[in-house]
Amino acid sequence: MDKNHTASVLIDLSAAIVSVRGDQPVCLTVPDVSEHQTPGLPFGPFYPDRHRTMEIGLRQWVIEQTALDIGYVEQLYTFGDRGRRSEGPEGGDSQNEEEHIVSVGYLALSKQCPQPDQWSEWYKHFPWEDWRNGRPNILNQQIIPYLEAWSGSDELRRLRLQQVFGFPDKAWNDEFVLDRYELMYEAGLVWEAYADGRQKEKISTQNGITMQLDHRRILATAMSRLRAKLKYRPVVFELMPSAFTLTHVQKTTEAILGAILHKQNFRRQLAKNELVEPTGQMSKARGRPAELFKFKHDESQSTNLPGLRIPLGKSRNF
Amino acid sequence: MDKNHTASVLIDLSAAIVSVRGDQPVCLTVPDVSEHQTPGLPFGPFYPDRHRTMEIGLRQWVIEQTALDIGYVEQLYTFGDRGRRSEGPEGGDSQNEEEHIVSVGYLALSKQCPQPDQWSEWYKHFPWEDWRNGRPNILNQQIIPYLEAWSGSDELRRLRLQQVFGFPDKAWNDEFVLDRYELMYEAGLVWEAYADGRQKEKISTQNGITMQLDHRRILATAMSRLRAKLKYRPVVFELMPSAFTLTHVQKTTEAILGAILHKQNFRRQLAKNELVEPTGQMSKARGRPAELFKFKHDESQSTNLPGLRIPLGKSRNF
DNA sequence: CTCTATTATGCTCAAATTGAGTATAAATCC
DNA sequence: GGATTTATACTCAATTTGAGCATAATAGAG
Repeated sequence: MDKNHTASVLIDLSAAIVSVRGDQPVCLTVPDVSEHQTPGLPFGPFYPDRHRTMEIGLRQWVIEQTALDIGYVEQLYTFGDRGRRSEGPEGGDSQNEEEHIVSVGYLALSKQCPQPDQWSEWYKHFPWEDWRNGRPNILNQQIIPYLEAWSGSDELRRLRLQQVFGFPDKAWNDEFVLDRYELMYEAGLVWEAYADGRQKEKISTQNGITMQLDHRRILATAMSRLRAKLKYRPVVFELMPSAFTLTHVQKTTEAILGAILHKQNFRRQLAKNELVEPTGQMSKARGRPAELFKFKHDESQSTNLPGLRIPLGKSRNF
Repeated sequence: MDKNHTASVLIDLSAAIVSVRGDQPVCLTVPDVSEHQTPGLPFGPFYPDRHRTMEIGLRQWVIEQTALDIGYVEQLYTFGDRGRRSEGPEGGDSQNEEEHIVSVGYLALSKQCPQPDQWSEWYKHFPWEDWRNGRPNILNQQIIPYLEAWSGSDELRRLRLQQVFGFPDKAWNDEFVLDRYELMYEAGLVWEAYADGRQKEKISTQNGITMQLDHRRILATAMSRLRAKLKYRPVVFELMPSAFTLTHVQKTTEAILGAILHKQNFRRQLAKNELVEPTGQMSKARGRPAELFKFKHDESQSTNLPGLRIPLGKSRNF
């Protein structure tokens, strides 16, 4: 329409590169150069005349910078500038008008995670998302009371609170990581809201370790997507070594979901979907040795295989 | 890294604006200005200093250009330049290096579709995707024989053919619209492959009406996403008027899925999930009058409501 | 060498969900 | 008034799920 508006932008590709170390899901971060100690996600520019697609561009700088073998890559979302954070109602309009940046977020999965100090644990950034040891204390002690006060008698806010946090009488849904983060942002419960000027006072509690710019939001998007995908596509195996025990698969799944699963039912699904086959070898550890399995459909694109239905059980609210 | 590469791009926002007219899903198209008669999806540039987010930018030019009320909007995928088509292995490298364009694809749903000539029926572009009258002839008569010849003795190709088209002995999966399109593109079975120079000879049959650039690919992405979403989120109601019969909901769902559903089971799901409530009024048409219902959760964001499990039945392969 | 802790694996069983019907009701069209 | 059309109620077997008990195979302690 009108040509007197800038339409030219720079594109950068941000990646939530996820792996599982022990029983903790981790995410590759780069150290902060500025004053604060906040980590950030790795990112790099996209040169359209150098790389045919953005995914190729992404793989390129990930290899160059991290020497990591990322197998699975999936585009998450494209965020259009202005504050580079949540897309809430009011945005900080105090940008300098020089160059606009659009950032394309990616989720990548890696089987290994060398250099432990560069990988940051998910649940340090999102402590309320790990339910493996029961309902996290931070919810009842901090988040819920604050959010309830925030919603007051606003019908819409209460509805969202119920939907997204399951409060007071609905079940917790592990996939709503992004929705919960956004609600907390909106309510001024996370540090980023203060940094963006949406919140007057600095909140007293941390509510998880902050990240640079909107990176925590991208990580939340990645978590949501991965948790959802796990339930209908066999992506767990992108995080497993070539041979593994069934318990190992379960522990990895549980780590990502932040929830404990029923062992026998989990294995029943694995068996029914014929996703793994025995290698013949056995693992040696404490207790009875377990059979070692391998993923049946390596090499070729397993992108649209049926995946394992995860037995989440019934009682998911306390 | 190196600064001697262009990193500046233009962004355009393309939209697959979907509605249902009668029993046909339709998509808003703009007429072709060039020699061919190929329609295209509406698109517009994104001005980062004018619109805070891309979604706002999108809504803006949609309102300006079409005077349509689009309720539901969802980002689909961001395509990075170079040919502006499928992201297959070889891309046409004969681009002029002036200005690069990144296009962000959106899916939008509209309850009405005025000006019938501007709306193009899905299944004219994808005739193999409509199974409501049984398995489409075009599959057995054209597509499958060609694809089988194409795959030859290539194990990987045969595997994909089975995965994506269910040939020879697996079930058809209605969600793999994009995968099927991409496979056909790769095999040179759609006109776009010829236009991109991936295919030497012009194929004899049309295999669905072509669209400009990579627009048919974007539409395929939209169809895949919508078909998938329908099964776990109550998005159908974004396509329904304020009052409707249960059969109307079912017909709309069937139109999008391209499949017939079991009536009683469909209604059972609707009832169980408590998504609709009676208005008290009755519809008048041929046959016994049906009760008119309305969606329970209008106004507020129904984005993450459970949605209706769709009873797709067992025998989905012929 | 036996007991115990630990992990793996096999099997059961009731409850819930799903797929696929049949039967009946209420309107219009001719 | 009967055929046609559409709506709605109800049934029932098969399958899937949630939740559990029982047993097997190892390492380490005493």
